[in-house]
Amino acid sequence: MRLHAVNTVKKLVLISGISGLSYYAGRQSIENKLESCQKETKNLLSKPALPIFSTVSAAALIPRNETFDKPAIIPKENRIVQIMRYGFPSLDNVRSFDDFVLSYDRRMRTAAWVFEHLTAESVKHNDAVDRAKCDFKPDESIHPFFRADNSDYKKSGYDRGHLAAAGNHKREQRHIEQTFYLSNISPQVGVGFNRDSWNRLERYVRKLTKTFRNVYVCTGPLYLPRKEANGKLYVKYEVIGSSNVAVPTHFFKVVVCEDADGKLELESYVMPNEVISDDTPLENFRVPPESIERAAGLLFFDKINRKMLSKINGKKL
DNA sequence: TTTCTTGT
Repeated sequence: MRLHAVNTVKKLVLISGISGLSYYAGRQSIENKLESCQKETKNLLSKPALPIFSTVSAAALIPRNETFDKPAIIPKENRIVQIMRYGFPSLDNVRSFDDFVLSYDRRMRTAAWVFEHLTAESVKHNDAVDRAKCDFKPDESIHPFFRADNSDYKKSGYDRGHLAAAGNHKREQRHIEQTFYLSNISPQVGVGFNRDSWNRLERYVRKLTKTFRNVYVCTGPLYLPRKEANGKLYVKYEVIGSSNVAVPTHFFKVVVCEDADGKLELESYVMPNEVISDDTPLENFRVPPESIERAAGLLFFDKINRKMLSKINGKKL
C-alpha cells in the first residue's frame, strides 16, 4: 500500500469494515471507535462522491432506522457500547439492532456471530410483548445475492433457529421482532435440538441473570471438519433452498457473567446440530474457549482484563 | 415456558 494512502485508509477502516485492517481497529477502545466513526461519518457527509450508503459496516455502529440526514447519528446512551463492552469477535459485516449486534457471513447466508447483553430486567416476562405477532423476514439490508429467504427454509426439514434468542429480547415488541430477521437465523434440527437441548442451554443462560448482574453472550455457527473414509479431514455441510443457506454442523455459545464485585466468569459450549438426548447434562458440551476461537476464526472478549476473570468453565483460575 | 413446522 502506498504511504499517502495509509492515513485515508486508517480513517476509512471503521466505516468500511475492511477486515484485513481489523487489527488497527481492534486496538482502539469502543468509545474511540464510536467517536471516530461519528467524526468520520460527518466528514464523509460533506463528500457526496464517497459511497457511504453502500458501505457495509457503516451500519455497524449506527442504529437501524436512523437516516443519515439526521445530524445526531450516535445516541448519547449507546446500547451497542454496552452490548459490545468486552470487544468485537471480528469486524466483518457488523450490523447493530436495537438490542443485539451481529456479524453477517455472506458466504453462509447466516450470521458469523451474534452478541447480546442480558440482565434480570431485560429477560423478565413482559405481557406487552407477544412472540406470536412476530414473523420471520428477510433482512433487506443484506445484498440480495447473500440474503436468506423464508422459501429457503420451507420444507427443508430444518427449523429457523434463532441465534440471538427471541426469549432474550422481551423488553420491547420491537426488540423481539428484530430477532426474526433471517440474518439472525440458522438452519437447526428442530425436535431434539432447537426445541430441546439448545433451548435448554438458552434458558440456562437467561437463568444466569438471577445470580449475575450482567451476562454477555456470543452465539454462532460452526462448520467443523470431520474425518472421512479415506482418513482425511473434510468440512462438509448441507446447503438449503435456492439461496444455498449453509446448515452449520455445530453451534457455540460463549458466556461471560459479571458478579456484583465486577469479577467475571466465562463458560463456553459447543453443541452438534443434531438430535441430542434431553438427559445429557449441559456441562458435557463445555469446551475451552480457545478451541471455539480457532474453529470459528474469532476472538472472544478481547478486552477482558485477565485479572478480573475468576473462572473458566467452572474452574478457578 | 419456549422453541418451532405444517396443514387448513
